[in-house]
Amino acid sequence: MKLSTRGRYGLRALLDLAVHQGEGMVLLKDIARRQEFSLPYLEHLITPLIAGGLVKSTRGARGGVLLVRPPAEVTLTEVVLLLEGSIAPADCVNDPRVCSRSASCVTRDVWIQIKDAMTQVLDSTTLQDLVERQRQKEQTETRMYHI
Amino acid sequence: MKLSTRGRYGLRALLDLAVHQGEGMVLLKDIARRQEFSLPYLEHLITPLIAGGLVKSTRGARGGVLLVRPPAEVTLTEVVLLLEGSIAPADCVNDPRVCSRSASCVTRDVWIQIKDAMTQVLDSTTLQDLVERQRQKEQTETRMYHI
DNA sequence: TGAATTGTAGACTAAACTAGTCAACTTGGT
DNA sequence: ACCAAGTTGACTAGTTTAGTCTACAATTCA
Repeated sequence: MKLSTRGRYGLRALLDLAVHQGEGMVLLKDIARRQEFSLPYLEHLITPLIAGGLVKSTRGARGGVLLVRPPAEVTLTEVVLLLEGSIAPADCVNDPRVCSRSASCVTRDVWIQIKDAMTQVLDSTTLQDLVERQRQKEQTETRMYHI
Repeated sequence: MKLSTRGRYGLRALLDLAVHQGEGMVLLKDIARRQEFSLPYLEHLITPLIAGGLVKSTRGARGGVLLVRPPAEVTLTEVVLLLEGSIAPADCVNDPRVCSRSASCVTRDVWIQIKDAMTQVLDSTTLQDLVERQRQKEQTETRMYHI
């Protein structure tokens, strides 16, 4: 029941971008440095987010990437969907035809419940929520450090 | 965000066993036939359930498998935990030490929320619930067939 | 114009994991 | 003794993952 690293790292990359939103173009190189990904790998992570219309990229000198919408308007459901392809724990949840037993299968009903529970968490959280939580954590840590 | 087939098939196998509880020893061969698994594969599915104390097995002629506890006392959390090893969508959820950023990582907090949401669904469902849902579905289907 | 900078695309690969199969074995009943 | 069951673990083909590498395209700016 694991996310791929694409999902985990991709969300971190997008969050990094959201945190630095408003500072003009953000360089993939800088995201890679801060998050400790290799640049080539980050390029793969960001590709589906660009294709999905969440991120706008500009090539060339003074280029970089930007969030298309404000972080408050981006739910994690969208992000995870683009990065992972699907939120379902089993293929039969999205397409009953993959298994001939789908119609009468009660374990499938459980997987549907699981998916709904996950979707509810992801739907009710935006990138902006994460940005705020992160700023709060940073503040708390700084205060702790001073004590 | 997928379960392995071990998780999906294993739960189906255990549910099959629960449905046939009370008919004496259940043969792996019969579960395999009804669920359309190969017998050798089913043996691998059932092994962690035996090791986890959910299933009791007896070898030899007149042998077979049995549920140790009544289905109403077996939650799906237990089952999925034995089959999948963990419910966490990322390793850092169970062991923060796998990533140096765990303490300050807000994406980790999201994965924890996801895990909790899933656990709640699984904790509140027992094998008995599934048995009843299945009997109800079978009844409905039979009635549909007659109309 | 052309060199430097930045993102894009896709081929490629090593390693790990999955979903199995198979064969040899142990145990219990008759 | 023999047969019927479950047990164990080696083995394997195929897929997925987590990347790297190379060549390229677009943009800026001297």
